[in-house]
Amino acid sequence: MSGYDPRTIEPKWQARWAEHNVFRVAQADASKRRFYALEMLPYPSGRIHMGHVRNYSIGDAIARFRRMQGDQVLHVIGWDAFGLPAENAAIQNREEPRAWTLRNIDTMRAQLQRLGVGYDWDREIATCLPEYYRWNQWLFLRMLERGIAFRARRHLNWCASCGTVLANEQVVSSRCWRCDNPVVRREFEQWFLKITDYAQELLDGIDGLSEWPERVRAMQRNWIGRSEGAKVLFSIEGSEASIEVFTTRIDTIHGATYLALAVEHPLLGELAVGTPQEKAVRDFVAAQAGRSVEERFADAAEKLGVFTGRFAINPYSGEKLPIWAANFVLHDVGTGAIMSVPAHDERDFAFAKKYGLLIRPVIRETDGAPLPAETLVGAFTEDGTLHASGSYDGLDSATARLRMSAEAEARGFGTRTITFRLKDWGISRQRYWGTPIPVIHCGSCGIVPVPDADLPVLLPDNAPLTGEGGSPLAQAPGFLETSCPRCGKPARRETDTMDTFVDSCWYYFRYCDPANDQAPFDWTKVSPWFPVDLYIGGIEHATMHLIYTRFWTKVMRDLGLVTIDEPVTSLFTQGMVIKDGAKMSKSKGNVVDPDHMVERYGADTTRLFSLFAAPPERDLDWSEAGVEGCFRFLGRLWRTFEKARPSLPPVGSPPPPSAGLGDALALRRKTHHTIRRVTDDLGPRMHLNTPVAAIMELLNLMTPLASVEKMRDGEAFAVREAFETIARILCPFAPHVAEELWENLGFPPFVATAAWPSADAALLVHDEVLLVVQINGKVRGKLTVAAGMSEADAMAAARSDGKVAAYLDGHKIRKTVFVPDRLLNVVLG
RNA sequence: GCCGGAGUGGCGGAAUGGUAGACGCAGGGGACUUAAAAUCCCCUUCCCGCAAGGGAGUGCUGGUUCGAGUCCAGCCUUCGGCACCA
Repeated sequence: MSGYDPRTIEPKWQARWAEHNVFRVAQADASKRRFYALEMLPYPSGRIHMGHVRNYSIGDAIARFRRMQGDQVLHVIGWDAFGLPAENAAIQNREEPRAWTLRNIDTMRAQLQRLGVGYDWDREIATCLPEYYRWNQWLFLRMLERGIAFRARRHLNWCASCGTVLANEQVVSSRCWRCDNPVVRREFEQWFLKITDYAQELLDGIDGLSEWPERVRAMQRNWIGRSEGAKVLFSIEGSEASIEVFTTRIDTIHGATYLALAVEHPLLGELAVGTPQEKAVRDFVAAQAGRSVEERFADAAEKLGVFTGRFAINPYSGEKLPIWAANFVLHDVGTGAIMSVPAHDERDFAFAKKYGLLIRPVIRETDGAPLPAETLVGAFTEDGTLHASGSYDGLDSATARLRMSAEAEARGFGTRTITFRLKDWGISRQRYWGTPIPVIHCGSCGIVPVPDADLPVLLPDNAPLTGEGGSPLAQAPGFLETSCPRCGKPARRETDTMDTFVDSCWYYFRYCDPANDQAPFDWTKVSPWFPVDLYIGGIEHATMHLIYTRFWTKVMRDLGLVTIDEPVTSLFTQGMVIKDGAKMSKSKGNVVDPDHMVERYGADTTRLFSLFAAPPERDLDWSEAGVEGCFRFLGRLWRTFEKARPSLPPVGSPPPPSAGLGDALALRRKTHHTIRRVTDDLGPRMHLNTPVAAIMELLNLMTPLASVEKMRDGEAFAVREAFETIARILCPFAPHVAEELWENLGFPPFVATAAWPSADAALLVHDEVLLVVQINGKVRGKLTVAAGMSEADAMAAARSDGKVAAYLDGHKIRKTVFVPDRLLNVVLG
């Protein structure tokens, strides 16, 4: 053949890899080091995009590298196949979600195969198939038995456009993560998973995730949002009820001048009854309720409130405090009620000023004097020293917090408490295309779990999908009505389905035992692969999937299904693919279709560019000119090989003596240095752009030698060695051309399973080195000297260099610093 | 406001305390060609200089060091997360 022709090469090797099951892993091999390379599984939306190409190119490069290093590598893909787009497409096109999804999977699988990603296709899974989702149901039932799954009435986020509730993690800036429409808060009875039971462990575990990016760790810490403080009960004058507040600043409690309740606070309705304020309170609550979260956030710039007509008693001082309802108090933060200390909290201060409420300072700067309230222009929010606080006067804030919460506990009106921003995970979705929640509602028995033997609860295929009228499963003939497994009376099935983030919580455990029909997986088969060595995906999952899956792992541990605490050792978050200054997206019209790139330049070029153009963690600017550059490189490689080929010695020829001389030796050294660089970069450094540059350098150096008509035998040997090396070290980046080169060099297939080369230490040392001579830290000379030269000889060499000598002339040498084979720094007095 | 990341040529980026700008793109020049494409070779941080050479230079200001893009302190800009969080 002649000329670089990816259209011929690529399908040929893809077929051979498949035919010989090159990437199949039958079972874990205890004699080998194992490596689990995992990429976040894609949603089968229709076609793959450049973000996928980048994700899988990174993963495949590392997987191929580790495989060639002799590791047993597990590299698998599957499909996150449940979700709303399938249902919406069905409503629009009258095509069943299942058919739509499976068709998309077929399309995208073929696209991945055209990219030559080395997956074990025998382990592929799709989460929408009953053989997978039945285990979602089984796991849910185990959680139900343990109280981790529970049903409760709570305020939740409702997306009217998607027609379903959303978990907190799925609300981004008060909008739906999927459709970007504003969400509203509404009360629902729903299924939850008790992720808050694991809040502290999830937080503590972050410290151990040393191979996760700092920003992901920071995002998870923020998300979990631990805050330490106390709950304090305030009794209500003339009532048996009391109001519980949460505060991190119990040291300021003598400065509390009113209480404020969220408009959703359950006591609010009854408090005002019979007072002159009753109507005002009712109007205020009505005006605030039912607004979108975004609107409430916007209005809250202006603080609004209304007095309830009732008073609470400060348990420390016995003081009467007016109880208000206020828009800035959030129902789902703390207890939904606060003690307001205007002198020491900016929000309380603003509210007090607006409504003429009392402001009483009780903390002063430790070195300062108490300030009169009238002179304050804002709150003093730092810690300090207490005054006007009865027996606590003179204590510093931190000590006061300890002693005052001890008093609260002793007297029974408060407890030290830790609260978390993290809320329980609401998993009910009022949609069709998800896992049916396996419970039955019985008029006599209440909530009854579906017996394991009856799993899976199959998703009916005849549900009417109109996007209207609530849960489609309630309208599916034959689904809703059933009988109670406990008492046998007529009963109704749960019609909500599970959040699709449930599916992705444990799919990568299933990859290790994909056909198991007795259990989600058998840990004895799975454990050799865990924890996952390297998990690659986008940053957008930092506080969604990556928190959920950590939680799920801990739950499975507590269920006795696994013996690990954390599922992923090393996390890698790739950057976005950018075009013309914006993330590629259909709506912006700046999408580059991977298939077009593969048709035009080939999979190798497309992959090579996506790795070469930017470090993998940074955003990548897609540039057609840059793609051309990578294509030219592969073309140049092939042309150079074709030209050199007739002169190359056969496979396995020993180096002739002349291979140790002149250009041949120089090329051999470059080859071995390149091996070392590429090996280091693909290792823990995870630098994927620089090894490509190193291979380009090697080719650039060898091109003139390889282009000589009649090569001498030493050079021919060195050139052959360079090509053999390139075939191997290029394999992680451009696997098809690497295979073709390998075969044409006379080796049996496959370079994909060939051994990674090792650098010959003897060829990493030079007999001449470039010694940089500095005067006072500035470079003044560059001398080529014999390797291993002593400091004295180096100094002599430097003196005999005319330029350096001129700088030294007439100056006293105060000091010299010598780094052998690198640098001589002469410090003048 | 709190937490975290990032600032290097015209551009993407390289440099694991020791020659700043590897590699690629873009640009300029040349070879080959009747011509073009493709390919190959050379130049390409900025300023002064015909050149030899010199000076400046990695967001800013300091510090540590013989030596700092790299380490430390304080800022600035920018991106991301959290946020009336009690």
